[in-house]
Amino acid sequence: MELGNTSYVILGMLRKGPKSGYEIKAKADVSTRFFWAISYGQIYPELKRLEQARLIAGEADAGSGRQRRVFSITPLGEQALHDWLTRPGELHSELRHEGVLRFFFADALDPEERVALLRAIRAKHERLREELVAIAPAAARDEPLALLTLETGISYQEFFVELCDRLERRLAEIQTESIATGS
Amino acid sequence: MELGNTSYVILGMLRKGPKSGYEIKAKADVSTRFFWAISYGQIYPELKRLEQARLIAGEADAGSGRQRRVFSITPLGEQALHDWLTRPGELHSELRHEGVLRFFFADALDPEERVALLRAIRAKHERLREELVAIAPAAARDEPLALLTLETGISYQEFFVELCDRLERRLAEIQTESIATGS
DNA sequence: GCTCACATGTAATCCGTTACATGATTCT
DNA sequence: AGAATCATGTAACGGATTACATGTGAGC
Repeated sequence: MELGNTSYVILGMLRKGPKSGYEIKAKADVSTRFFWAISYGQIYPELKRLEQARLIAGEADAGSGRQRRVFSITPLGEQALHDWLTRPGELHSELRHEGVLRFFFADALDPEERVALLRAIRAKHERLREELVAIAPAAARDEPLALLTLETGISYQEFFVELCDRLERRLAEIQTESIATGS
Repeated sequence: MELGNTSYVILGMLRKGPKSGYEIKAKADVSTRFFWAISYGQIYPELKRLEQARLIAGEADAGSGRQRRVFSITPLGEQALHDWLTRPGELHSELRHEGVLRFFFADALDPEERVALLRAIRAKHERLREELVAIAPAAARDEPLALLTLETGISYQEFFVELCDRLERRLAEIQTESIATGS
């Protein structure tokens, strides 16, 4: 059976302990979401597939009052996860960033509009940064790598915040130059 | 008609001068690709749609020996582009990064494997960085914003390179600590 | 009693890539 | 003559989101 990276998110989450589909989503939303988002529309069908492939095993949770299915990773699943983690070859990565895209075409804007765009991009990443900082205390109780990855996410947002500041300064420089030379 | 960000890539490219679908792809491959990739499978159908909506106008290129259609942006298209560039509200952005994802689950790896993973991520971004640096001379001849965006792309790759270096050091620290405490 | 969070699922749809098909022109 | 590049297009497929549908249990 073919597994995509999204399958490994599920497998990886279950390796940290048995969980329901709902819990997987909740955990992903405060961790992997920032570099690999997943949705219910993928999770539930994928849990079914992984169970059929014997990589995970589900059982009705009798303990809690709620009617839910809790899945655990099997030794076969652990193997599959480890194979993926050590698989050589291309590491897929892609970015889709409307802010940077707009900025690329921002010569169609006048200077004030350009600055407004940069400020909007900055605000967005500032907000995401706050979100991650708010999550940090919960992550700190978990494994050290989860915390390290979270810090990575924070640095990532800060990169964009600082980038916007830098670009705004650069734009100002370019403008004063062109006024000075009268072009 | 509904336009997606990909439509605006085409519109934005045509604003810099008339182009064929093939040329749009070529330009995008050395500029927007790093934050908004597009493929032929989108370009040609989209050119048709944009023409029907009178945002662009295509004409057979008689001048060159080749049989190709060259598209120009219309005033209506310029308007649509400007509206998009200044539209308030959420700026969509998403990252899918298999390297960081694997690292998040790397507690299933032993220390050497972890380092190998970081090195692989590092190598990838180092390579992308080189690619962008190679493009720079061509971009420098274009508009200043294109160059600024390219520099952004270079900084972005450098962020990941430095991140991997930092993470490798942090991992080493964590390990020596746990040896010292004997846990 | 009501509301919120827990919980599971599917169908429609969107967006995008990949692979394929085809052919002309330019360069060596 | 042959290879590389220019050039246009479509069909199949894959991955993911969104919206919808439905219901239960816990806490106020």
